[in-house]
Amino acid sequence: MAHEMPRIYPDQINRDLLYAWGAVGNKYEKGDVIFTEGEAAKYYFQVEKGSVRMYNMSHEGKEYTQGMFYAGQSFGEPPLLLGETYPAAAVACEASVVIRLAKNSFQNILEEYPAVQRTILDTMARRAYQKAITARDMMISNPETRLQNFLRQCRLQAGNPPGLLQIPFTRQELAHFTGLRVETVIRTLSKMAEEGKVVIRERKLYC
Amino acid sequence: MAHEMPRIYPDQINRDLLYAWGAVGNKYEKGDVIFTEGEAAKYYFQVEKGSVRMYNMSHEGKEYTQGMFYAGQSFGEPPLLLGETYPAAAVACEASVVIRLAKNSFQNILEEYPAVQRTILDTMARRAYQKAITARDMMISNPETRLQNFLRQCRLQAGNPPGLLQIPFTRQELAHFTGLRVETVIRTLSKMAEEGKVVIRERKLYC
DNA sequence: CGGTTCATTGACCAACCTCAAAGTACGTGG
DNA sequence: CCACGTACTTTGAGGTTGGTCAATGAACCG
Repeated sequence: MAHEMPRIYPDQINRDLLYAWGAVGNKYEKGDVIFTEGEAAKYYFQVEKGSVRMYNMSHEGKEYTQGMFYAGQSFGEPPLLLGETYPAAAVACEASVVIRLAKNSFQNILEEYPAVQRTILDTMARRAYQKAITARDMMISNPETRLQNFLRQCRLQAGNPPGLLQIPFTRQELAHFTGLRVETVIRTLSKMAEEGKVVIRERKLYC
Repeated sequence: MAHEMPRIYPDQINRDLLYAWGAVGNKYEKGDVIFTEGEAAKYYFQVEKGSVRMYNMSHEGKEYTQGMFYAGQSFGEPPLLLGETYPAAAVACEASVVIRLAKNSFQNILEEYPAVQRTILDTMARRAYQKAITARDMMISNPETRLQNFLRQCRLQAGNPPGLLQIPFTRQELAHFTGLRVETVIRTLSKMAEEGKVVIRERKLYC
């Protein structure tokens, strides 16, 4: 599925700089695996085109989406910086192009360009900040609040436009983001629609 | 309560450097508030002595501990770097001393000392990484697995010593860390003790 | 038209939470 | 040393929420 999310951020690291340091762009089809949970981190990744999903899956088949990444955004840096393994898997959500740079070159760029290091620092801070908020919502909130918070994040990601925004996710995808079941998402959204908190028209969700 | 956690990390930023840039050390008694949820971030904080807890509380009184910070560790940087408000409150867990540095000075240090910026970068990466793991555990796991994962984190924090490690938290505190209720923690730990997964002697927990 | 994916609904159930009560440890002050 | 207060732990009974399972309906697409 192609998630229509606007490209509101510039490239995390300038693509020409990446290529100059030996990065290569790889094509992925929908569903292709970029890396798996538990694998050692060896590359810096940056989405050039398309979208990427990071997620966990439990033994019993439960699934949790850690995050979505769109054109210009990088992903998987924390374990790369720390020399750890990936805490989640990454797959392409649609036909995508992802730039890949070897760990050594990435470290060299960070040393060479303090401004880039500062960009990555802010990105990591943003990542930690978002996750703290998500954790708070997940731990102390009911399904309605969890959905509402996720939808708010969606609006922010989309640049908080005036008027109704169509949410580009299926009920199942919303379930994976919020850690709920499809049926719970559906029932909660129906209730919220009745109460005017969201709008459902022809099965499409707006907020 | 004084949490006996070994000081295994050196100061995040050298304290003399902090003082040279105008930082001051503040004393807090047990329970004193350092900052509250929703407040604008204005300072860099680093624990000099004692321990600090960051946590969220819901309207219905549910509580979630985002993290504990001990001597040498900094906290609350993400919103400071991003110009956001605090996503959680911070309180002293015991009589503590916390070094405080104004935001401007902190930014100046980062620009002036790339090595310090790199340290903070690694810390932010570590923070994001830990939170990704925590989120995974919370979303897709049952109480036993959640507790087990938390206890594993405790062991890692303590330097993964050989033999049994006494866990320096009450049942209620474990509940706050894992998002469970006291009673659920107690019942789950009892079951785990029966199965030899943890040891309970005189109400104290070891693993 | 047939197949696939997504959305929806209802009945049922179990895990975890809630509430209430009581037991245990520990420190303090008389 | 004892009495008391406080904080922590434990147990049981019962309730609710959200998950599970099964079936059906709607949209989409080649």
